[in-house]
Amino acid sequence: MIDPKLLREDPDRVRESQRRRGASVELVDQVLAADERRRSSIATFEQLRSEQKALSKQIPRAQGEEKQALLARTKELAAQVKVAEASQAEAGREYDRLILELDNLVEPDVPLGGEDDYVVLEEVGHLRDFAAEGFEPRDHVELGKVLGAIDVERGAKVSGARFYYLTGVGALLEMALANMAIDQATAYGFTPMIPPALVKPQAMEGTGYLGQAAEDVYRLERDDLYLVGTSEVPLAAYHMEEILDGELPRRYAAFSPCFRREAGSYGKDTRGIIRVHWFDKVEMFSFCHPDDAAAEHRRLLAWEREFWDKLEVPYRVIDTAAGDLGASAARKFDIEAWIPTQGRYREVTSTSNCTDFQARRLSIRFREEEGIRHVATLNGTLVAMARAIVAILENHQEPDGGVSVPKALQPFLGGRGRLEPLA
RNA sequence: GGAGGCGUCGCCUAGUCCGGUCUAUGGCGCCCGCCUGCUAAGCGGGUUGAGGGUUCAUCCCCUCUCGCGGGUUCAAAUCCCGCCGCCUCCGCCA
Repeated sequence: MIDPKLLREDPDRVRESQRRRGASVELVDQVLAADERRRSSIATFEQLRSEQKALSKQIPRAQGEEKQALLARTKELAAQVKVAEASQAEAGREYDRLILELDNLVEPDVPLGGEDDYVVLEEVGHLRDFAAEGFEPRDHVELGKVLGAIDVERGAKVSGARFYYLTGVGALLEMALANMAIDQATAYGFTPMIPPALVKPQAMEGTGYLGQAAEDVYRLERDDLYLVGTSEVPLAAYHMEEILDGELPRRYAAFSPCFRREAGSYGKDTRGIIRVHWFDKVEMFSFCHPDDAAAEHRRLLAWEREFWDKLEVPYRVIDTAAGDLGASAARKFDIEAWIPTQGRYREVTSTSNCTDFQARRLSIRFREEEGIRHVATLNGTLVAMARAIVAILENHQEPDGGVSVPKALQPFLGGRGRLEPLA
């Protein structure tokens, strides 16, 4: 949720942000109108209520006719108060509903445009020339078979399309990546976490995933719970309705499963484990001072880059355009790893600065001298297992289908330097 | 899932039976001041959060806030109903 005071005082800034996102500009005026109605109904209610309370206090001391008169008057007032209260509550709900629809304010430097209008900030690493090396690269599905690492057929048999098993070295690879990621995060002072993957509506709503993104979320109707699409959700909600004491930032790194319906992605990435309904991830999350948020965002990106540097996979960093930001994000950087058999870069991490947008919805605050403020929340992927495994297998493959293990990962794989093809 | 107990302003706690003087008691902690070679002690004051009005801002005024949501009543921490959470016991269970 955006700052209601800012909306009131500088609505043009909000309009501009909505425009850059390609979101509704008209919504801004709807919210402002709802705010007017809300405030006037509050004034009406409070005035009546105040009068009622004042008279009501005189009743115990009053006697006889005077008391009867007071009772009659307060009874009448009580009825009016009830009506005023109801209309005040209704105006409040309408205002809340509308203001929650407004997306976060886009940072000024965010590129204009939609999905394809990102700006490439940097390309890192060298693309292998397989032709020069004299062999045709296999894709991760083939490599997964050769290594006994990925079983998509049985995934489909048991759970349906877009499910898979990680087997043998595939399973080991996931755990190694998870440990390497947690290891790095812990070294930088993150608190390791294993959060719940099922959350209440409030947590989902608070992180901004029940808006446009709702179609992509699994819901357990019987229990009114949601399967999280990212551990950003339980991590952000961890401090919901709290006033944080002590130092900021507070940084957490969570290992957790992620579930996505992938609604509307029919036909896209149907082969392999690039786009799946479930994968595991290690995610960084930071609750920080709002004035430090942009700098913290850069730090998260730097930690992501460090991790991917260690995997020795070529990648590029992109600055996502305004039209492609999630509702909560003011700015988003993605790391895209090179996938040789696709001849293009694919998203493997994403870091968003949500400023105080989620913190307002979740009511997460901190104290400073000037008073109480909402924190900023930021999230960033260290490693999403399925896609990381794809990137490692494809980029480090050898002519026989074996895969060399990047040095930094070796200690987490029992020291092995190479994944061997099955006989 | 069943039975019982509990939920008060950071923590502990009074108040709930019997509705109004509760603008919620007291202690601890914390903050400010006084006193004092320093510290401690002592003394005085302050200390939930949200919203609205007013204001350049502060001050101030008002409303809401005793787990959450309804209801009864002129009036609810207090009475009634529903829900949630925690604890104890039973059942089930990795």
